[in-house]
Order: sequence, then structure tokens, then C-alpha cells
Amino acid sequence: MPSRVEETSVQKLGPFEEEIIGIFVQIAQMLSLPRSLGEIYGMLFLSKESLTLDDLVQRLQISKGSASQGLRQLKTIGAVRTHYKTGDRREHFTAEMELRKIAAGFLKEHVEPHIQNTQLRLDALSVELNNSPTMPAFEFLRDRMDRLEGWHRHGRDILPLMSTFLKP
Amino acid sequence: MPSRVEETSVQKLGPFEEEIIGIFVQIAQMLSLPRSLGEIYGMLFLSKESLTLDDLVQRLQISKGSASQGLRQLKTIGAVRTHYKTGDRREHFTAEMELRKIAAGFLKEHVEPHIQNTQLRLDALSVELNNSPTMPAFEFLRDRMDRLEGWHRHGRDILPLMSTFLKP
DNA sequence: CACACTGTTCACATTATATTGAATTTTCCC
DNA sequence: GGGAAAATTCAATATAATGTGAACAGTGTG
Repeated sequence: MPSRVEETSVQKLGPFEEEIIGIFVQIAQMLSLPRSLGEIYGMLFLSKESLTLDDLVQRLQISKGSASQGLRQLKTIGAVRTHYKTGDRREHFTAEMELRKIAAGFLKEHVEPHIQNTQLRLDALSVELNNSPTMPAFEFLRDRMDRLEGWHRHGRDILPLMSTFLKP
Repeated sequence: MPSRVEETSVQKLGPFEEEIIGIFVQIAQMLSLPRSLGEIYGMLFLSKESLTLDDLVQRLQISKGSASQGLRQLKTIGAVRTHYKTGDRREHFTAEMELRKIAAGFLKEHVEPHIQNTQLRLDALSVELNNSPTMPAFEFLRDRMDRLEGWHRHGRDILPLMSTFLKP
């Protein structure tokens, strides 16, 4: 019988695949994300079938650790989906193809936490400042705080709108 | 003539100043910019009067190199303005207070170049791909390229809108 | 034109971030 | 439960970004 190993055949990347993945790496850099995220997402984006962690390790020549951590981040962003195949213990991954979802996940994971943290700091500071109405530059500081709070509020409010501007 | 040195009195930062600058440092981190940019902008934001490079070096305890490079970046983003005072050879800096301008400058400097680069790569790839209509996975790759080009076009088009959403 | 003052540059040091791979944990198949 | 496959963790390492400061260049002043 003909040996059937097509599944594990080490698929080398063609020049087009290489280049498209390169574009995703660049997008990752634009977002200040590790290049491995771009590579992994790009590889999945280019794969008709779902891939396992080990597929990614082999094709991208990255370590298991990188693949594992990269996939986790992509999962929490919502940029990859996981699937289970009967009779296969391994997790299978595919690229999320709705840009809007990815954008929303990115904002939620990488922007929202900063916004919230800033909120806390601003609130605490504002209280403290109002408790020191006699300090030298009170008026001036109060003005700057107000301005900063305005910026923050405004940024916070338009944040959720961001991803809705992307077409369905 | 009386020697006039009051200007160089080493103003220490109060706790409020410290904390507000800390908030700007955090914002810088959110945008993946060097912390020194946050510090410098924050210091200027907190200063009623314009400051010189040397003022910033002294108050923030950073090197002249950092201050010089940081100010340059902030200038190209449009986050600081420069002023000249008669009888003073030094450049004086103040913080730009229009958030919209800063946002527009940031996008222009830190996002647009990536977008343009991606554009070039996509265009070149698309041509190459169309010259190889007989390659194995042509249909599939063509589909993915189309999708990617769609994303890119869309992202590129909403980019300029971003900063307009900030209030005047 | 010599000097002092201002700001820039850039090789190097420092710090932060990402990646690796071996050890560990989890899972589930027998 | 024993054991092997799959995935995760994390200390060590490699890589990249940021900061430093001494040397340099430019500019106005006496």
C-alpha cells in the first residue's frame, strides 16, 4: 500500500506565501506586536485547512514556546479560532477573517487596559488635588487636570466606535 | 549691571507634577513611544512658561541627547511648538494643546509610512501573482490577496478620518 | 576671530522585549 | 494508573529599543 504521509509533508513556503507573511509581519510591527504574531496569523491566513501548533512550528521554523504564546495572544485578541477534530487530540487553528472582530479584540486587549488605568490615576489625582486648594499653583494645575480629563474622556468615548467603522 | 540668574533656579517637581507626568509616560507607552517623549511632553504641558532644552534636562534629569531627540520627535509629530525670545539664543518650547493636531501628527508620522509601504508591497505582489496564473494555488492566493487588499484599502481610507473625530 | 553658548550626533551602555528549549503539566488512550 | 502525545511555562539567551554623554558643529558676541 502506498505510504500516506501527505499530512506531515513539510510544506515549504513559496515566494508568494513568504511575501504575504512579510506583509503581516509589517502590520504587526505597525501595531508594536511581536513579529511572531504576524507570522503566525499570516500563516493561518494563507492556509485553506486549519493548522496545529506543530504545523506552525515546522512551517515557520519558530520554537514551540513562541508558537504557544503567540497563539494564546492571538486567541485572546480574537484573531484566531480554535477547532477540534474528532480523533485528534491536537488543537486546530484558523485565522479569523472578520477584520472588525480582530480590531475590536485588539482594542480591548491593548488599549482599554491603559485607558482604565489612566482613568484610575486621573480620578485619584483629581481628588487629591481638590484636597489641596491652597497649594501654590492650584488654579493652574486644576486647569491642566481639567483639560487632561477632557482628553481622556473623549478618547475613551470614541474608542468603542473605532472598530465599528470597519465594514462587516 | 546686576547678574540675573533667577531663571536657572532648579525647580523640583512636586508630587502632582510627578504624577501627571507619569500619566503622560503611560500614554506614551500605550502608543509605544519612548517614555522620554511622555516625560518631555508632560513637563511642557505642566509649564505655564515655555521651557528650553536645558530646563528639561535639569527638571527631568535626562541627558541632553534624550532631550534633543525627544524634542525633535515631538516637533515632527506637532506636539510641541517652538518660540524665539528676543535677546535669547535658546529655543523655547511649549506643548501643543490641540489634541486633534497631535493625533493627526502621530498618524502621519507613525502610521502613514507603514500604510504606504504595505501599499507598495501589495501592488507589487498583485502584479506578480497575476503573471503566474498557472501556479498551483492560484485561485486561493488570488482570493486571499483580494481580501487583504480590501482590508488595506479600507484601513487606509478611514485613517484620515480618525483625527477628525476629536473635538476642535 | 576667538570664545562661550546652544543644540546635534553617534558609539556605547543600559534597559526592555521577544524567543528559545528543556522541564513541567495536562490530557486522554490503553 | 502507566505512558505517550500535546501544549504550557519559565529561566536563560538573543535581539532590539532607548538613554547617555563626550565630541562635534553651528552661531552670535565682544
